[in-house]
Amino acid sequence: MAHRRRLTIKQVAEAAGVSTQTVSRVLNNRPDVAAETFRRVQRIIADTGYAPNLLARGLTQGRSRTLGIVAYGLEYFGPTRILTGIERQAAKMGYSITLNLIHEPETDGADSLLNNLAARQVDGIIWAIPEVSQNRDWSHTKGPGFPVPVLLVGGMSGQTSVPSIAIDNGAIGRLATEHLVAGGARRIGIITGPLNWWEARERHRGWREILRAHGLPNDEGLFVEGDWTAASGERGLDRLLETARDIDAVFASNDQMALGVLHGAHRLGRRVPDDLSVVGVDNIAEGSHYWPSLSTVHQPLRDAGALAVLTIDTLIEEANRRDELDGSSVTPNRVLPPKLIVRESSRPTRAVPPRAESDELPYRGEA
Amino acid sequence: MAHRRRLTIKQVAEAAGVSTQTVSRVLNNRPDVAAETFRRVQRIIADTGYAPNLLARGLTQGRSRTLGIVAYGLEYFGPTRILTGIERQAAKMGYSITLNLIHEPETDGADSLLNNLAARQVDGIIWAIPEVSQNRDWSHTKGPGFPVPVLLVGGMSGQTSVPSIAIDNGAIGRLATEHLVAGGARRIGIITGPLNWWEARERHRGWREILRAHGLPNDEGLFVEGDWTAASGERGLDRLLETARDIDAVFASNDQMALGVLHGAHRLGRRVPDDLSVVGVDNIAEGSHYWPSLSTVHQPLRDAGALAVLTIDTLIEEANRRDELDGSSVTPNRVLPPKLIVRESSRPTRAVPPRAESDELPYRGEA
DNA sequence: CTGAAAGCGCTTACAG
DNA sequence: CTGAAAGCGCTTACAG
Repeated sequence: MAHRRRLTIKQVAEAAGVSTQTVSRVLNNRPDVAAETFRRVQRIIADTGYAPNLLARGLTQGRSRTLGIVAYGLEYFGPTRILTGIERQAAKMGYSITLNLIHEPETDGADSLLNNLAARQVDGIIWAIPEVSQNRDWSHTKGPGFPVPVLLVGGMSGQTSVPSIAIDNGAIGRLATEHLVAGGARRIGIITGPLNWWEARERHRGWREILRAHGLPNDEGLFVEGDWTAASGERGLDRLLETARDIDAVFASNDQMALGVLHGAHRLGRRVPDDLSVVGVDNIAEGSHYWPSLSTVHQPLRDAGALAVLTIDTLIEEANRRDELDGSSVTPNRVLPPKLIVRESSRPTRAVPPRAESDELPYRGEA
Repeated sequence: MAHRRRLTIKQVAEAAGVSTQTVSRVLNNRPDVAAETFRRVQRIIADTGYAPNLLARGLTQGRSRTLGIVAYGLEYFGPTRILTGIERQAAKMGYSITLNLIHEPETDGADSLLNNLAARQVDGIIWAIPEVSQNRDWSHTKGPGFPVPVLLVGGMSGQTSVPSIAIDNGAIGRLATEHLVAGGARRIGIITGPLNWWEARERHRGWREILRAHGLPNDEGLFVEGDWTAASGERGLDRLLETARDIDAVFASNDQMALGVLHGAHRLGRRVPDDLSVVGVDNIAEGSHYWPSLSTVHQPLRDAGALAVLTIDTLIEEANRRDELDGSSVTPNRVLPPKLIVRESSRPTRAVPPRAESDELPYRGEA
C-alpha cells in the first residue's frame, strides 16, 4: 500500500487549466470567479479529493485556526468535562485543538510549554490547570507581552492578570453547608481537598462562613484534609469521628471522597442520612447509584469550557485588530455559579432553628 | 498589553550578523558551524526568546511531528485511559497531538475527519473509536491509498486491513466467568453492553464459552442487554431476576453497570457475595470503595495507548522510507491480554465440581 | 474575471 | 565553515 503523494494546488490548477490563484479563489469561496470556471475547478477538486495544505495556509495567513489546550488529570471528572466543553465549542467554530497534558499540577514547565505552543503558531491558549501552590506564577510575567492570548479556565482565583473563567468555589462550600444546616445538622465536619489547591481552600472557606453565620461550631476537630480520593474520604471520616464523635453531617469536597465517607459510614453502622448527612461535589454520573444516592453540588464545567473557547476567540480577534489600532482592552474574569443537587444522602430541609439556640450547642467534642 | 510580533529567523540572523542558514544550522544543532559563531547565535536566541515557526518548518520538511487523535466519550473511563497513554508517549517522543472528539460512535463523518486531519499535515492518525455497528466501514476503502498512516486502537476486532491495537475482549468474558464458576456459582447471568458494540459482543461470547465448557446454563433468561450506565445495570438485575430468580452471580460488562447491580442487590436485600457474586470490567478507581468492593477485570488501556504511538511512529518511518524503496510492509494487529482483579463482591475460589454434576442443574427458571 | 509576482518563515542542496 | 538561490504550498495585493 504505497501512500500516494498528496496533491498540491499547482496540480489542480494545471488539471483545470487555470492559475493557482484561481484555484485558491474557489477554495476560499471568493465571488470573483466566472461561474463556469468555478464549476470546473470544483469538479476537479471533488474528483481528486484535493484538500489544501493547512500548514501552508496558516503560514500565509498568520493564523492557524488551532487552539493550544493545556490540561491536567484526565483521570478525574472535572478536567474531562472542561475538555469536552472546549472541544465541542472549538469544533463548532472551526478550531483544531492541540492537547498538552501535564502530569503534576505543580509544574514548573509552564514556560517551555507556552513557548512550544506559540512556536506551533496556535492562535490562542487555554490553560485548564487548577491553581495549586505557586503554579500560576508564570501568569504575572508571561501574560502581558506574550505573543499569543492566554485564558485560564477551571479552578483558580477569579482575579488574575490573565483573562479567566472560574467556578465560584466559595459558593460550592456555602451551598453544601447551608443545605446541611437546613436539614437540621448542627455539627458539620468537612473533608477538604489538598489545601495547596485553591479550589479546596475556597470550599473550606464557604463551609466556615456558613457555620459562622449560623453560630455553629467550625473548629479544627471538624476539619480533615483529604487528597480527592475515595480512600482519603474514608480515612477522613475515621479521623473526624475521633475528634468529633457526635458529628451529624459531612461535607466532602468531591464525590469520590463522599463515596469513601458513605463506605466508611456503612462499615461503622452509621445510617446515612439518619445518623449522618453527606454531601459531595461534582455530580459524577455514578453518584445517583451510590447507596444511598449522593447529594452533591454541580459545577457547570462543560459550560466553562465552551465559554473559554468563545472568550479566547474574542481575544484573538481583538489582538488582531489591536495590531492596527494599538489600543488596549479589559481583562475578562468571569465566575460561574454552582448548583445544589439533593438526593438521599442528606436529610431534607427543615425549619432552621433561630440563631440564639444554636449558640448554645456544645462547642467541641474532643474524643 | 500589546502582543508583540513574533520574531523570525531573519531578525535573529541580522542581529547575529550571519545568514539565515547559519541560524538554521544552530537551531538544528548541526555540527558544521564555527564554535564562536554557534555561541553568538545561541546567545541571541536565548536573549530574544526566539523560537522557530513550526508551521514553516513542517512545510519545508514535509513532516509536522503532529499526530491526529480521534476519540470518543471522554466521559467514560476507557477512552480517557487510552488518551492519557497516547499523550504521554507522544510527548515523550516529541509529537504534538491534535484532538478530535466524536459525539456518537456511529459516526458517518469519518471520511471528512480523516481528510481534515490529512489536510493539517499530521504525520499519522490514531483512531481511538470503538467498533460500533458499521462505523469501521471506512477502513476498507480509506486505509490503503490514504496519504497518512492510520492506526486503530481500543475496542475493535483484531483483524483489520488497517493496523490495530486491541484488548482481548473475549478473554475478559472468559476471565470473569471462569472466576465466578471457580467461586461456586452455577447460574451466572450477564448484563452486556449495547450489542452493536464489538466489545460487548466479545465479552458476551467469552461468558458463553466458559459456561458451555462447564456445561452450565447460558440461555436467554440469563442474558440482558445494558447500555454501559449504572442505571441500566440496576434495571438489568431486575430483569434477570424475573427470568431467572435463582441466579447466584452476575457478570456486568463494565464497572458502572456492576455498580448498578450492587445498588439493586442492596435494595432487594440480596447479600453480595453470599447470595450473589458480582464482577465488573474496567477497574475504575472507585471500585475498591463500593460496598462491597468490586471484583473486576482490568484492561491495559494506557499501555494500549502508548503502544499505539510507538507503532504509528514506526509506520510513519516506514512510509517515509517506502517513498524511496517502494516496498510494502505487513499490517500489525496486536491484541493485549486483560487481568482479573478479585475483591469482595465475588466469592473466593473453591474446588470446581465435576462437569457431570453441573449438567443436572435446572436449565431454566422462567419467572 | 484572471494571472504574474512576491512573500509567509523556514530548510535543502549547492557553491565556494 | 558560510552564504546566495531555490523551494515547501499556499495567499495577498496588484495589473490588466
